[in-house]
Amino acid sequence: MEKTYNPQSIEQSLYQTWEEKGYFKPHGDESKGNYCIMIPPPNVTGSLHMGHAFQDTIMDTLTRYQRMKGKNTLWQVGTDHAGIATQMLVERKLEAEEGKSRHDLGRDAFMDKVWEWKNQSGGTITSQLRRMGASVDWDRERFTMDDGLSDAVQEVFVRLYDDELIYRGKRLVNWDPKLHTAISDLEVENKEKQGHMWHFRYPLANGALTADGKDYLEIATTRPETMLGDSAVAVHPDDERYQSLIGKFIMLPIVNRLIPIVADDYVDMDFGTGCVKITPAHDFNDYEVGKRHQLPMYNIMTMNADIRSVAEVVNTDGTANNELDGSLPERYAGMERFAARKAIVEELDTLGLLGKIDPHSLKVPYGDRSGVVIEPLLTDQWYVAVAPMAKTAIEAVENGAIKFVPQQYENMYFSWMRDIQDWCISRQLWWGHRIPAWYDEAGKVYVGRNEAEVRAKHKLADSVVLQQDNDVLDTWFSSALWTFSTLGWPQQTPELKMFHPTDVLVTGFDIIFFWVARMIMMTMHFIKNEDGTPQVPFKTVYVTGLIRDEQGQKMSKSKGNVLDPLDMIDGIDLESLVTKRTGNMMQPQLAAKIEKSTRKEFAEGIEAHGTDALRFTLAAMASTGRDINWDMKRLDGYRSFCNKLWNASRYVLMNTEEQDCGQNGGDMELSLADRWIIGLFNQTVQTFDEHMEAYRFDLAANTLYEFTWNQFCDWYLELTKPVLQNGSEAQMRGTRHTLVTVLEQLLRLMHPIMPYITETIWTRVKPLAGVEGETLMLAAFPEYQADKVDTQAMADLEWVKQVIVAVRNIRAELNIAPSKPLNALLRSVSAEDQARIEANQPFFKTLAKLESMTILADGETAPMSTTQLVGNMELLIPMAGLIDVAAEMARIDKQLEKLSLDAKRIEGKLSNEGFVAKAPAVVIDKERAKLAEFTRDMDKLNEQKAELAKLEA
RNA sequence: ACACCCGUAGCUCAGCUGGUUAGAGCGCUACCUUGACAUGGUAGAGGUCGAUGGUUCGAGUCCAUUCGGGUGUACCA
Repeated sequence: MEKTYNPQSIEQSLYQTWEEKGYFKPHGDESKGNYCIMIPPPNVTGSLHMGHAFQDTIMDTLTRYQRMKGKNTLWQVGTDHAGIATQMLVERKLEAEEGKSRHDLGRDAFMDKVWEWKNQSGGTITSQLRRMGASVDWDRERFTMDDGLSDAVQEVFVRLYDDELIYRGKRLVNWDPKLHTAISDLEVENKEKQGHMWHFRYPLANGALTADGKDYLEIATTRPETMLGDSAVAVHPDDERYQSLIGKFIMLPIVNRLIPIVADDYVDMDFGTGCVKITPAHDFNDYEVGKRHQLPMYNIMTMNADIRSVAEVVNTDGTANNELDGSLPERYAGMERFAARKAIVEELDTLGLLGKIDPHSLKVPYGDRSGVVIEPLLTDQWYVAVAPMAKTAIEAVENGAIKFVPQQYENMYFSWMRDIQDWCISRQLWWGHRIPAWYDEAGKVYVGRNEAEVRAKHKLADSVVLQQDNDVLDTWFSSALWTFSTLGWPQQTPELKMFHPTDVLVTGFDIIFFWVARMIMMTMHFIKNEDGTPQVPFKTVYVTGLIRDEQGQKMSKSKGNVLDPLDMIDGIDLESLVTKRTGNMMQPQLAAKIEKSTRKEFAEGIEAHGTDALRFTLAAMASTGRDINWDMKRLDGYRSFCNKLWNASRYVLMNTEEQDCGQNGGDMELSLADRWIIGLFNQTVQTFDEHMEAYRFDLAANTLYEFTWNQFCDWYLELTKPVLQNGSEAQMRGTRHTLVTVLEQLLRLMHPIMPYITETIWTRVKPLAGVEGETLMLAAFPEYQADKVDTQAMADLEWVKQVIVAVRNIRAELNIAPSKPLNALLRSVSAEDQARIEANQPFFKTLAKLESMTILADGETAPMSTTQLVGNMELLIPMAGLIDVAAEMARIDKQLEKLSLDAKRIEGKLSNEGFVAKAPAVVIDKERAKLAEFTRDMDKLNEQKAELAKLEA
C-alpha cells in the first residue's frame, strides 16, 4: 500500500466496479427480511448540494448496513421533473439563445425542447450521486414523468375523481402573476414588509348617518387598489356605533357602486374604526365573508395582475353573474397593480376621501419560485379534498405506524394536518403531467385515462369535439406517489410486495408538508395491507436539519457561501472557487463582496479530502434533527482519521503479509492485549448497533473513531510490538492472527460509513484473515459475540495501561526523556497486581521503558522518589539528587487538596440522612467505595509527604 | 399570537428514561522526527452547564418564570 492515503486514486474506479458487478441490486433472498429506502427524488435541474450529500450519506450508510446484515435491500433512485423549476430554466435558456418565448414555439415544440434538455443535462445530479458512493440500484432508476409513473399519476387522478376527492371549481387561489399559474399555499412565502395603512372615507348612501352624525364610514386598507373590487363594508353585529347602519348602503367612490353594509363576527370591533372593506375576489378572509353573505365577487385583475377594463362578476357558487355591472373606470384599465395603488390613493385624496396614512408592517406573500408578490385571484382550478385522507394519515402517526425521528416533528405534522386546506393541484404550465380531463364544446368535463376511454364511458359520438384540459398537475402530486409508483403500481408487482411499506424516509424538515404528509395521505388511500387496512408508505421518517455555513448562515448563491460537496471531495483552487461562486449570478452587484470573502476564507482554496472523509464528517455531525454548522476543520480531522486507518493497516500488513497468521492452523497463544482488543471490539460492535438502531449516526461515528484511534492504534498496535519482536512462535502467530482478524472485522464495521477506504484495505487483508468473498460490500456485518468478551483480560489490561500512563506522567512532569530507561519500585502490591506485573513485563518494558520493577518489602524504606498511585499500588521512581523536594511536595499537596474536596463532598452526601434513607443501595455503595478510595489515596499521599520530609532531613 | 428547537470549554457540539470527579473534536501550551502514521506521538491547561425560583436524598438532565438566538404555522382589515 502507498505510504499516504490518497482517496482520489481509489474511489471512482471502485464505484464503477461495484456498479458493474451489480452489487447494488437486491439479492432477492428474503430470509433475513427486506429493506427499502426511497430516495427523495432530486430535481432533474439540480446539482448536488450539501443537503443532498448529507442525506445521501445517511441513506447509503443505512442501506449498506442492512445489506451487510443480509437483508434483501433496495435503495430506489430517481429524479423529479420539478415542473416550475425546469420549465423556468428551459424558458430562460430559450430566451437567451434564441430570443424566443415558449409561446413562440408552441406547446409541443416547447415540450420537445424540455425533453431534449432533460436528456442532455438531467444526469448531472445522478452522476454526482455516484461520487458520494451511493449504492442505489441504477437499473431501477425512475423519473416522475416516465411512462410508468405517468400511468400511476393518471390512475390516481381518475380514481380520486371517481371517489369525489378531486373536484374542479372557481375559487380564490394564490396566483403568481409572473409565472401565470396558480400555486399552493405552501409555495407562498410570507415576508415581513414595511407598508402603509391607508384610511379612506366611504360615503354612506341615501343620506344615512352614523351614530355620531357622520355621513361616511372610515375604513382602512393596506392594498388600496383592491377597493375597485369591494362588494360590501362589514361591521361587527354587536358594534353599537354601526348597528343602525346594517343593511344600509355605501356608495363606493371611484367606481360608484352601491354596496351593502353587512354584519359579521370576523370584524374586530377594537381594531381601527371597526369597519372593514370586503373584497371577496382579492382577499382570502373577505372571500369567506363574501360567501357567508352571498356577496358578488368582482374580479378586477388580469392574469398579469393588471387592472381589467371590466370586472368579472362571479356569484358565490362560482357561476358568472351577468346581471351586475362590472364596469371599472377607463383610466385604470390595464394599469399595473402597484401603479393603480398609487393612482387610487391620489384620486381619493383629490376627492377628499383620504384619511390618515400610517406606517404599517405587514406580511406580504411572495412566490417561492418567481419572487413576485402573489395575488389572490379567482380562477378555475382542480383541487384534492384532502380532509378525509388527512384523517387516516394523522392516525397513522398517532398510533405509531409511522414514527418521526426526532419525534418533535410530529407536532408540526399534526398541527398542519389538523387544519389542512384543500390542495390546489392544477398548474398553468406545460411541463408536467397533463390533467386527464376533457371538455366538450359546452364546457362539460369528462375525466378518464385517455380520450378513447372517456368517449366510451360517456358514450360520446365521434362528432363531439373534445378538448383536453390545458393544465398540468403540481409536481408534488406525482412525488406523493413515489413509494409505490416506483415499485410498479398500479400493477401488483413482486417488488411492491417485497419492499412496500418502505423502511425509512430520510428527508429535510422543509418538505414535511410538501411531500411527506401528502405521500402518507396518497399511499394510505391507494395501498392496502393484506387485511385491507391502509398501508403506510414508510415506517420511520428521519428528519434532517439544514447544513449551514461556518457562521450559521443558510447557504445560498446570493450570499456566495455555498459549498459544493464535490469540492470537498476533489478539492478546488481559489481562482476556480471564486469563479464558481461569482459566475452566473442573479444579482451581479454582489460579486465583489463574495469574491472578497471567498479569498479571505479560502486563501489556499479547498484541499481534496475524499468521499469517505466527507461521509464520515456528515455522519459524525448528524445529531438529531438540528441544523448543522459546517466545519471545515472537522472535515480535515476526519481525513486525518482516514489516514490513520490507512497507516494502521499498513502496519498490520507489514507485520502479517507473507507471515504465518494462523490461517493454516498451528499453535496460537493470545496475549493479554489480544484478548483485550477482541473483547473491546465486540463491545464496540454492540454499541455501534445500538446507535444505528436509534438513528444516532453521530454517536455511531464517534464509537468507530474512538475505538480505531484511541484503542486500536494508540494502544493495541503498540502492544503488539513487543510480542512481534520477542514473542514465541505461538505468541507471534496469535498476535498476527488477532491483528488481521480484528482489522478485517473493523473494516466491515466501518464500511457502511466509509465504503471506499475500507474496501480497498479489505482486499489486502482478507486472505490473511482467511476470509472469502469478492467484495466487502456484501460481506456479513460483524455480530456482537458475548463469549469473546473476556472481562478479566479487559480489567487486567486496563490496569496495565494505568501503570504505563503513570510512568508517562512522571516523565512528563519531571521532564524525563521518553527514551530514558527507568527503574520502578512498587509498594502495596496485591497478589493480583503482582501476577499482572509478572505476566506483562514486555509491555512495561516497551511502552513505559521500565527497565525493572522491584516490589518493596513491607516496611522497607524507599529512596528519594516521585510517586504515582495506580489503584491500591504505589509506583515509585527513585530520583535521588534529581528531585526538587519542594516541587514534589507542592504536587502532592495539590492532589491532596483536590482529593479532600471530593472526599468532603461525598462525606456530606453520606451523612445526609435523606440520602442514606432514600437513595438506592447501589448508589450508596458506590459513594462509600469512592470515599474509601479517596481516603486511602490521601493516606498514601500523606505518608509520601512524611517520607520526603524525613529523607530530606 | 401559538407551537417547537437551541443556549454546556476559545470554537463546533455530545451528555439516552435525574445518581462516578460534566465529555469529544478542533484550537491552545510544553515536550518528542521512537521503523505504521508529523494528516503523527506523549503530557497538560481550559467549564459556577443563559438567569432565577421550585420538585427531589440528589438537577446540566424534571417543573415554573425569565432573558437571548432560531424555526414553523396563523395572522387585524
